[in-house]
Amino acid sequence: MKSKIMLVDDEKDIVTFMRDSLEAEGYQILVAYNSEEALRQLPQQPDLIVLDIMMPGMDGYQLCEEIRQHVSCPILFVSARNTEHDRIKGLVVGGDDYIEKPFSLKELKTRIFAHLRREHRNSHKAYHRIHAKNLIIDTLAYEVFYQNEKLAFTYREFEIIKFLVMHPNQVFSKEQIYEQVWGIDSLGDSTTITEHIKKIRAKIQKYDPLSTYISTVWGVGYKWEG
Amino acid sequence: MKSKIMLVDDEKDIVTFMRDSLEAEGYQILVAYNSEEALRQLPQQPDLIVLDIMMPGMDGYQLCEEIRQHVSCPILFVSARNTEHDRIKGLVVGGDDYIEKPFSLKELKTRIFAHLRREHRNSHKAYHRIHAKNLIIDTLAYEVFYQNEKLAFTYREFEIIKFLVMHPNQVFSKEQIYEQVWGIDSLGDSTTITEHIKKIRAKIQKYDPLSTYISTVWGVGYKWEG
DNA sequence: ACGTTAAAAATAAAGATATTATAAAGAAGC
DNA sequence: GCTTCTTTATAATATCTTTATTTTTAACGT
Repeated sequence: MKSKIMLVDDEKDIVTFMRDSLEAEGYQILVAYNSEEALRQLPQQPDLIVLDIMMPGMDGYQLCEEIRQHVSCPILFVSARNTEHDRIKGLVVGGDDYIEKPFSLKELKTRIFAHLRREHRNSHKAYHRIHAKNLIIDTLAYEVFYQNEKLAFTYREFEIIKFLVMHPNQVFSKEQIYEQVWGIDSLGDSTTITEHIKKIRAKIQKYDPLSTYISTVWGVGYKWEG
Repeated sequence: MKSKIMLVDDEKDIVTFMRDSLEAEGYQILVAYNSEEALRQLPQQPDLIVLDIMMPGMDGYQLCEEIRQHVSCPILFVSARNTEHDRIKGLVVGGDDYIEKPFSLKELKTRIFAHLRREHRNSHKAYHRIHAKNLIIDTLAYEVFYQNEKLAFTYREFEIIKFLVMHPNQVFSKEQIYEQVWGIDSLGDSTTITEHIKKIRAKIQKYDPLSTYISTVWGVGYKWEG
């Protein structure tokens, strides 16, 4: 979905300049030429706000404090005033970043992108999921799904799958797998790997009998088919 | 609760300088003098990371990319290299901010504060009341409801529920739960977690005998079913 | 090409180990 | 004195490892 960005600046040229280039990036743009307009448009719930500090009437700092009463999206200050004090004040009133004027378009875009990415990360947090053929491996929930069915793996089995899946198409010896999953200091027989691989294959095959997920490379080890 | 900040810089003087002043602010500090140390300490789940770019071995950019595989907390770059290109690269690899060296302590503190505030805003975004299957958990009022009936939980029990509920579908070891609920410095037996989990389950089961709310992942820990 | 051989891997099942659940008593806090 | 928390001991159970056996594979010589 398109992210919504609100631009607030009394200099129309600069607004136009920013809007054109951000629209070209695929963002949806809301424009306000002063603080009052900005507040009126808040209910449209922008995903990010770019704020000039020096504006007639309510200035950017005040506006920012006001906005923060209602909305928690990232706020980027843009200003020609760029002493340390200005930057700090911007952050204190609830801003998230401070870009000096004149700024390069590239830097503006990158910072906007970085902030939106962060928001996105936060909203999708805790879902570290790896897709592999018809399987989905959730490394935080310790779950593996085939379509919508949950496959039950034990701790060791899951750790082996996780390790292999994270390095697809790469062959690992039993010893390497053992070291990765059990830890360097523990010593044990490598046939236990064989056994676990067997169990894993059996469980997957029950749901997906046609594909091969873990293939054995004779004399070398095992690899995950990516 | 104290926020945990990890400082990564090969210049020990600078690290000490930052640590002292941040500890004075009440933050808990983790220190790493190179990227490898930083990665080793990642499991301690810092709330924010300050990263020098120029370090021997793996540099800050690479480290940042590596960290992003695992953790989504804010990452602040600190560097003497401060061309526009450097700043942009920092953001591209997954960073959230870029502070030029030499920096003022005040600006560092302010930026750290601003980022942590943002995280805080995100995590508490209007979710005082969390719905989970047939339960409603009010994290501010310390109350849990099933339909209209209030379930009575003790302090520790509630804190455990609250922590798990706020990270649904994510498995936590007993040690992790202990650390989150009791605090890092307190030491105790992890079997006490087992006992509390049992009590919690029993109380919930009394009202809702069919659903499973807390499931155990053998050899790993417990998780809240979301 | 074919069969032989030795090494490697797959299988099956029993034994050993480790983790979690339970119950109850003791300690700590209010 | 009552509730809550922690510890201890025990029971139940899931998982892991080992062993023995069979099957597969690649290499070799004929």
